[in-house]
Amino acid sequence: MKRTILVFGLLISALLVLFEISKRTYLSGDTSVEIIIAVIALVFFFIGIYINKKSLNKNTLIKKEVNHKKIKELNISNREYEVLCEIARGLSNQEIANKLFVSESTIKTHVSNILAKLNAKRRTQAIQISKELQLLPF
Amino acid sequence: MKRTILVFGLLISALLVLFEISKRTYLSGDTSVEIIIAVIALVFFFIGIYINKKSLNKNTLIKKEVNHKKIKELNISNREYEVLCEIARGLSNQEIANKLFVSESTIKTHVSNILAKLNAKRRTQAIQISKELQLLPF
DNA sequence: AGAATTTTGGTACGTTAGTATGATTCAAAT
DNA sequence: ATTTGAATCATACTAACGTACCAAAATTCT
Repeated sequence: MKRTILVFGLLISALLVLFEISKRTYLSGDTSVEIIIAVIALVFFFIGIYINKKSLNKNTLIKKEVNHKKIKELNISNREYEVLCEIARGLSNQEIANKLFVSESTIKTHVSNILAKLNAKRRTQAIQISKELQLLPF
Repeated sequence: MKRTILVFGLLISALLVLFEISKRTYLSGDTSVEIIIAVIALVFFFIGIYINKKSLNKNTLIKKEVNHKKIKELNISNREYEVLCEIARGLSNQEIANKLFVSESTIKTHVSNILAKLNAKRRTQAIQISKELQLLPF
């Protein structure tokens, strides 16, 4: 937090200095307006990129978009998708069964089908694959 | 792709127009340099944010920053961290063992330690937890 | 050099995950 | 009405995972 304030302070100071320099340079007639404007534009362009990156890094609460087309393409049913999400949340088959009010056998069947459809050998691989295909909302 | 080109074309045209306007406005003496520069700066600032957002959305190959402090806090050793990454990539213990040229027993020991340190009951839960704590570079 | 830590590996045991197969129910489509 | 697909559940078996406990090298720190 304190570092953030420091960085912003330095940034603003640097910009003010830059403004002053550009104004004087312009008044002395050495450079054209275009170049000054270009410099300003570039600087702010990168500031925009930087700030955006920082804010995106910190807010991990970005709801990622789910690739519904892919889910249908892979013939993953509604129930199977629910189970897939719980797998990705790190639950065991028994825990998923409790959460969805069905037996563990049912979950096992679903898991088997999911693995086959995702072409995965393990549930951890299924997680990795479904993240890659953006099947999960997190 | 085509849309990208179109958007960029329009953007550049708009900017050129903006430059012209600002130059004429300045020459006519109505506004001060400061205001023009401020407008330019703001515009490019938001362009930076926009472009960055777009590129981040499409390129899922964003290298996320790893929370090294947390890793040390949890007393996770170098080797354990390597194993953790492979777990998150969906590999089995045997596959990790092959990849790191050690026996499966060794990997099992590492995995057990990792689970204890992350306070996880399963490897899938370990994946979820380490993503939450931003321990992984992906 | 000596101590502490990491990395490595093993055995033995228990738990969880995954496969194969078959069967029932139910709703929606033909 | 019959077929189709999804969801449910069971049994039996195999494979993978995880724990506990121990111990020897290899590294790093002091």
